[in-house]
Amino acid sequence: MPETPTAFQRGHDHDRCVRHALSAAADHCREAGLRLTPLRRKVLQAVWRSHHPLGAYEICDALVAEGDQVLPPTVYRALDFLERNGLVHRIASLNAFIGCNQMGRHSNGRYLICSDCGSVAELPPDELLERFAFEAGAMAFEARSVRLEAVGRCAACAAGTTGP
Amino acid sequence: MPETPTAFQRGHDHDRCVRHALSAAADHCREAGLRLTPLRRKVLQAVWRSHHPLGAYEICDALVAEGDQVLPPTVYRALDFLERNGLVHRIASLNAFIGCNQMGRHSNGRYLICSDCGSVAELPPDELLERFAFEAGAMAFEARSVRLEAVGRCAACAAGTTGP
DNA sequence: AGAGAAAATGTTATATTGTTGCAATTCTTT
DNA sequence: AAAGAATTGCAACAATATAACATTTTCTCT
Ligand SMILES: [Zn+2]
Ligand SMILES: [Zn+2]
Ligand SMILES: [Zn+2]
Ligand SMILES: [Zn+2]
Repeated sequence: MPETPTAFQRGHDHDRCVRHALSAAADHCREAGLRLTPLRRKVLQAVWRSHHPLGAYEICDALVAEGDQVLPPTVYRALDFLERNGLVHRIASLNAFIGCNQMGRHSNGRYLICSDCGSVAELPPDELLERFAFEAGAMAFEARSVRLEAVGRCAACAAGTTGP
Repeated sequence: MPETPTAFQRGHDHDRCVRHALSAAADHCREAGLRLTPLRRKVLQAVWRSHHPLGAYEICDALVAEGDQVLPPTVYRALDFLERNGLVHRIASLNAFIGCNQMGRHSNGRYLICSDCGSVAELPPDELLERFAFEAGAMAFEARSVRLEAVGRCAACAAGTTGP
């Protein structure tokens, strides 16, 4: 069974992809006793709809464009909730957020960040990350999250099919 | 031969550690034909002296405290130079900079970030990172840098010998 | 040495990102 | 319904980073 890709990929039905993510998030929250309020849902939807990681102020703009009056603290609080509960990731080097496709295995992740077009692909965690957490433990470091970020050029940009 | 630790470690002669880093940086720049100007040297020294990753504005303050009048753009430009040339790393999740102890193998690295005390230890790159870069290449992603950031609790904090 | 080009730094203003604190509202529980 | 907890609205503000342009220093070539 193929992974749901986090980053936008050409030629797929992204509306369907977003709907799937939102319904999975709703399921996850119901099971975990979390409140996916309308605001949080809208923020999550804005993040998923985007083809790039979205900054907090871009999320503001997106919601305002839909007629909601939201200010930064509101968005940051919703993002806090979503990140704490593994529904989005913050890509620190971009000051931006991306939908998470690995709900429940939130703490570890691997990301391919294209410095040309800004797209980010999330790969599933693998045993290397877990092994690293174990090795860190041997050095008396208790790792809560292990994240690997590769910065470079994505296939589309290398092929010249995307503007910078 | 033991690695020079990036993060502060109890009970070592940190002045000596800083002097070593600065002289290694000077050597590196001389060999590479780079200009380690007085300003850049002072910024690098401020970063190395600190026991935590240092923010750009903290660096400003440190230099001002020594009698230099420096403003943010000046510091950011010096940091740009130092980072481009592998003398410091930016820890994106902390908006802060740390001296690099892996000059020349700058692009890949592994970091242990303590969320209690803010200390960061840099571990040397290993085959895990190279293997990941290779796998990314198989997916047509050209990785220029691969960095692993583990967030958790360091040994000192776990032992309760450090305040938060 | 001296002129011109390039690199580095100084300075002012501004842009971007993120937070604090408190009031108002909504949801949950008793 | 009443009390308490969680969420949201709102205004001001703090922290981080950059743009644009002037000035100085350094390098290069004659
Ligand atoms: Zn999609
Ligand atoms: Zn790209
Ligand atoms: Zn030291
Ligand atoms: Zn610590």
